[in-house]
Amino acid sequence: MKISTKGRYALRMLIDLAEHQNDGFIALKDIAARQDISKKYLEQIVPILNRAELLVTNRGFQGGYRLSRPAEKYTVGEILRATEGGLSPVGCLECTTDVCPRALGCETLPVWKGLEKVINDYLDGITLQDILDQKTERDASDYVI
Amino acid sequence: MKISTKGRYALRMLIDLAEHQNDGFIALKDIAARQDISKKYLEQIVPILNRAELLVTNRGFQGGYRLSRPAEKYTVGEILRATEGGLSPVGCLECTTDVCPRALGCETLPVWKGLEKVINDYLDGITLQDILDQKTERDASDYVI
DNA sequence: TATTATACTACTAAAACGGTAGGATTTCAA
DNA sequence: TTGAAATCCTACCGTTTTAGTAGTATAATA
Repeated sequence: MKISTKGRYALRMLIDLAEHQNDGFIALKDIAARQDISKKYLEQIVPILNRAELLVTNRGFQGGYRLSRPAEKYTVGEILRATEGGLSPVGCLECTTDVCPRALGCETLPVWKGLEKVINDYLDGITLQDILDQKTERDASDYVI
Repeated sequence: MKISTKGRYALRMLIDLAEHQNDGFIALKDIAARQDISKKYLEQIVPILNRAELLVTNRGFQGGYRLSRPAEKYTVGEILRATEGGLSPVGCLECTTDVCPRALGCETLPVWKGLEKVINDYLDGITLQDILDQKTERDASDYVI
């Protein structure tokens, strides 16, 4: 029941980009240095974010990345769903071709459905801008509802 | 971000025991047959539940297991925390000896703290008895808050 | 055309997952 | 007292996922 480094690093990368929204294209090596993440590994995460149209790329000299929209238009939920490949707590909830044969009478399914909902609702309620704002106001007592 | 079979099977085993609360000790082979789970694998899950004092064991002839308390005294949260080894969405939140050096200025930590809270709050709000009750009333629209 | 950057693909060590296998131990009934 | 029924314990094992590293190709520009 863990968020992998892929999702965590992606979130940190996008926060980093949000903090440098007005600095043009940001090179991956700068993000990697600031966030202390392997640049090579970030290179693998970028295509996922690109496919989800979460960032804009500029190749070649003085290239790099920037956000494709303002920071308040990104939710943590969509970032994590893209990088983690969904946020369902159990496989049964993903729309795959093979449905669980026990699903019909399954007593635990409603538990997982509800859990999926609270997770998504919570993460969709936080934007990149919220995270930036919280950084400034130091006495903000987290995101605990 | 998945609950493993260990947690899911443990929950199903305890639900099964809850459904047979008044039938004395229930042999593992019966649970395994009803739930269609490998008995050998369940044998590995049982010690975890025993350490957490979630069930009572009777060894030898006509032995088996039963719940150690009434079904309404079990929350899904405590069952999953025991079997999954905690429900933190990131390692940083677990009280280990080595604390993340980035923790102090970490912008994502409050997100994970909040996520951990909504997950635990939700799962601690559901008891085994709730699950039994929901089985009876067929029109109950899940546990969605 | 040299330099700086991203893009793509392959590889890999280590850990976690999801079990299986086999024997030891306990209990009780016949 | 012995044998059957049950849990207990520990080792093993194939597969998948995780968390990267490495190397080369491609693009842009000064």
